[in-house]
Amino acid sequence: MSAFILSQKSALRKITDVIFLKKMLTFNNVRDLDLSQTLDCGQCFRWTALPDGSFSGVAFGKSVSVRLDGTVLSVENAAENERRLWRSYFDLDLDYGSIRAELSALHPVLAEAARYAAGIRILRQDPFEALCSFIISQNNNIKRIKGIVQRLCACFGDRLPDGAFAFPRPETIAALSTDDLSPLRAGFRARYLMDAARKVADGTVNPEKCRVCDYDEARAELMKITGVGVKVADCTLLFGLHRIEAFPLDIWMKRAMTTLFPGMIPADFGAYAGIAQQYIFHYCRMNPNLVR
DNA sequence: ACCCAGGAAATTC
DNA sequence: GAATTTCATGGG
Repeated sequence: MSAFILSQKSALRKITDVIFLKKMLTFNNVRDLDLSQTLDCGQCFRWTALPDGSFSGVAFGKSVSVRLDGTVLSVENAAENERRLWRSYFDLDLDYGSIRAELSALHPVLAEAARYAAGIRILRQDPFEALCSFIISQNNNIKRIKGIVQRLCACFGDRLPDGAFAFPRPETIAALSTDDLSPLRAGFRARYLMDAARKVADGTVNPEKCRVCDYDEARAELMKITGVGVKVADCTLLFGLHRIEAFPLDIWMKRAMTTLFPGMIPADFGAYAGIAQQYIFHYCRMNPNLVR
């Protein structure tokens, strides 16, 4: 019954979109995607759910809203020349269905987590945004991380035509003083953010290099930054540089490893360990009784 | 008042 | 070198 109402609303929206010539990109035959799971699973911090099930947010300086009707993904307010960008952002060229099957064969609990979190995809975010987001994440909770990131963008990001804000460029932050960051209420992380911005801006740290070099080398590159340890480096590599072999071990994952996967190590999860990690992380966070 | 949050640096032993 | 403490801030 609700399927009928949904299709009515969807049809009406298409008509109004045409009448008002709304800029919109659509991607057909999109599988293995759940926007809520993907955009609200703690890998990104700039999307907000709207009452109609769509999400609005900013990525790479583009403010859009996205919705999924069946297997049709729409990106509203996106121009045709952004097709490659959004296809890449949502990682639409990777076959998550077969990866999920492959991972599920490794361990029965992983199979259960993968089934539960089947709509998660690893986004290809901007590396500097991912770096800053996960610096902010340390000893912090997801709700407050979002608040600090939001204030960071509102204070120092470029204003976009619709009033939203881009994520600040490293040069912009690097030109400030640490005291200028006090409105963020980021606490001890402010000087870490400053060090990251300065080292990226002046080339001391080159995130792009981390796309191709050996994993340990990529980690070491990011860990030149004060406030970036193994875990923040792993998250930056996974969510900002799409190194999907990364397996970040935060407090949740450490508990999950001891209680659900005793005797296993990150390397046991193979080339797609990062995807397994997100399945497990989301599964545990939604079912905290499993690891406590 | 106390504890915890997608940790890492600083200090101590 | 390994274990413990400290670092801001906000919510439960």
